[in-house]
Amino acid sequence: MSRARILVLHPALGPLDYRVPAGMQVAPGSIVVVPIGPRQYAGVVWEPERLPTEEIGDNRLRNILAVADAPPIPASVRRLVEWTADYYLSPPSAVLAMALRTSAAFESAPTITEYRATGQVPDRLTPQRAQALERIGERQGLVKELALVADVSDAVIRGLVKVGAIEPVVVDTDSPYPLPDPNFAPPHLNPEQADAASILRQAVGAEAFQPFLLDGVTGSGKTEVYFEAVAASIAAGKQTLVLLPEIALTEPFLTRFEKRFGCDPVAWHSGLRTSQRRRAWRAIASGEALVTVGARSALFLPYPKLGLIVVDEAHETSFKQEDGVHYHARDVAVMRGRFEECPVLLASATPAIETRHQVELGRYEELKLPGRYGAAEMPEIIPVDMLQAPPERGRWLAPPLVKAIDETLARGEQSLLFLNRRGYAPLTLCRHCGHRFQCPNCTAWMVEHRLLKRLSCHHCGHTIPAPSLCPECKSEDTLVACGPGVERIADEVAALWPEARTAIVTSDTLWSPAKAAEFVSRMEHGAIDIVVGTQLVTKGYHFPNLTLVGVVDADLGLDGGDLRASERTFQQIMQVSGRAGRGEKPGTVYIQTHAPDAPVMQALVSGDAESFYAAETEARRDADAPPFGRYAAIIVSSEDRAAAEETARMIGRTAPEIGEDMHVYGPAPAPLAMLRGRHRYRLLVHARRSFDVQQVLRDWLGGLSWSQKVRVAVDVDPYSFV
DNA sequence: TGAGAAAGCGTT
DNA sequence: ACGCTTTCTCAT
Repeated sequence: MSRARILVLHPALGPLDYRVPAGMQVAPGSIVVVPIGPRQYAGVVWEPERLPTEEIGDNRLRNILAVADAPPIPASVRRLVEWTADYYLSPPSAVLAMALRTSAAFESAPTITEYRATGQVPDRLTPQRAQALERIGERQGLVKELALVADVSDAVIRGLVKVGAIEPVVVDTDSPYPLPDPNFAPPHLNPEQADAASILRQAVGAEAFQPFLLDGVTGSGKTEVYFEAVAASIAAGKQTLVLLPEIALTEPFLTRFEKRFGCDPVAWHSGLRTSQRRRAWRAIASGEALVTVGARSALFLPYPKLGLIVVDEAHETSFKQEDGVHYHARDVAVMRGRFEECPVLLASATPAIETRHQVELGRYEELKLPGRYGAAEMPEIIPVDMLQAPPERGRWLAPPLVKAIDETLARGEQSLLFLNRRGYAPLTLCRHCGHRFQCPNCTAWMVEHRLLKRLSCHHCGHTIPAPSLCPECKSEDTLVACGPGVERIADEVAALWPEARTAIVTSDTLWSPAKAAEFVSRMEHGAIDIVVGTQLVTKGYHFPNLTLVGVVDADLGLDGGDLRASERTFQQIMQVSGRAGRGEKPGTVYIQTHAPDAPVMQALVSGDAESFYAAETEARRDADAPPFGRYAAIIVSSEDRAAAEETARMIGRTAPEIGEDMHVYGPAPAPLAMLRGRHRYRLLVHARRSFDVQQVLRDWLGGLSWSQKVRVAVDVDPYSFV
């Protein structure tokens, strides 16, 4: 009797064994449907030795119900699922769910039945039948369509089907994706670009694992270079995956891709509709989709012949998933390349310290593009000391920046003001009684959105209409907005330059690809003079007439004591600076700061990225921080505050005594002490690089139990410390 | 003693 | 996760 181990897509269960009924063919990777209690679940047949489970007698096995009409999950993906589950301490089923995140995986292909002539002449050839067969000829279509073409009734066609003169044909309703043409519009590369492209083409041809860092300033033409690797992969008939940090970047990417390869790639992101998702999944799993561009969730899809992985803007921290499986898409992409035996390319103008370290160790090969492409030069960066030259009372733009915008407007060029804060003001308080509007579900202020006339919590989405009186002391006209958001900066711009055409660019205003495309078009046609935006405008866009960038509050990312605060501030300001002066005209960047002497600001102004990175790296080494040491966070949460605290204390009490290799700190209330109605406590584990912290965590937490209203999540290599 | 809530259990 | 069963608690 034949049994199979199945990794079932069930959030609480491990692998389970089932009976393979007589006549059913399954092998590791097969996608199957199995019963659990009264319900049915999808699952994947796995190698039993790789997923140990409690042995169950033959008599207790239930039958596999069906094998899905879809290609099996390749061995490389199965190894990736195992590695990810192991490294990030997650249930393998939760990782597998990311590979099968569509009903297409276990439904048969969506089909319709069309009809065509067989060439057989019926015994009884009536005039209608003769007319029908003659007019239909080679045509194929639904009964109704054929009847229309032949100018006969449906019954005549159905009669012809019955006698075998016309036969049914099952047709896939998903139209195939167009094939990108590697020779559609090859670019003109400068010598440095050509060198890098040739190395990458060779690596694609070698069909072996090799990680690269493609490193060059903003505007140096990294995309053109990696497109040459993509072209080589297409020409070899292999699949390519391009990962982007957020959906907002997809639109400009699609435009550039279309210009180079003559058609759109397959897009994969959370915004896809069910039918689009199913079509994309089937094209990817069958190998038909040669190039896929997507957000991090595209990483686990079952490409059967992956030849190249590109991670664009590889330094972006949004590649770290913050809920569910806490994986870092950049790191998992490298592991996938290892299992697929293909090159992995990380592209960034401001690589993460972790990535630079891998280059120093010789594990990643660095390809450097030295300057900007064509005539464009790097912008000049000018610090504005907010203590020396403060803005007028109640304003946020300091005189030097105001003057620079004046001049830019006078020249007919465009300006960009960057502030990484949505809405009008981050805090509203009552000047009479001091009441502050706080989210009932989170330890966070309600952010005023004046355009929408409401206050919203940016953590849980809780929204209330804009209040007119204080809920505490009932006084009217005593509510004041504290601090700036982009809407407030836009107000100030409107007051200073009433004739200027402005646009606010945030996830609130650019929530769809169509909106993004419209913004790009208005910028390119010069219909906007001043853009006020959040980090959404820091990347990917290329506006030749944009020559001035103002960073409204360069210190914003520095508070909070995050270990990557300086690095992130540097990257973000370098990226937004990269929007300035991308064409013939030179760009200028003003950064408003209260700490012009801070190492980050000095590095930005001098343009000396190397010594900044060197100093940051040394500081990390001293603190045994990543990449020299590692962290893992344990987050304990519950709607019941006491239960969360008690469980966190219990976990803290049972922490293993390891010595020098590993320390446990906490528990302490998390900085975001309440989130979405759940109270949160944190423990932080700090370990030496070489220490197997996952094994210790597995043994430690695996031996404990807690009430089921308490959730314990482990975040390996955390990026968020709230 | 029973209703209703809370906690526990099993899924192959 | 989810449904089902057992245990607990409190008030009659």
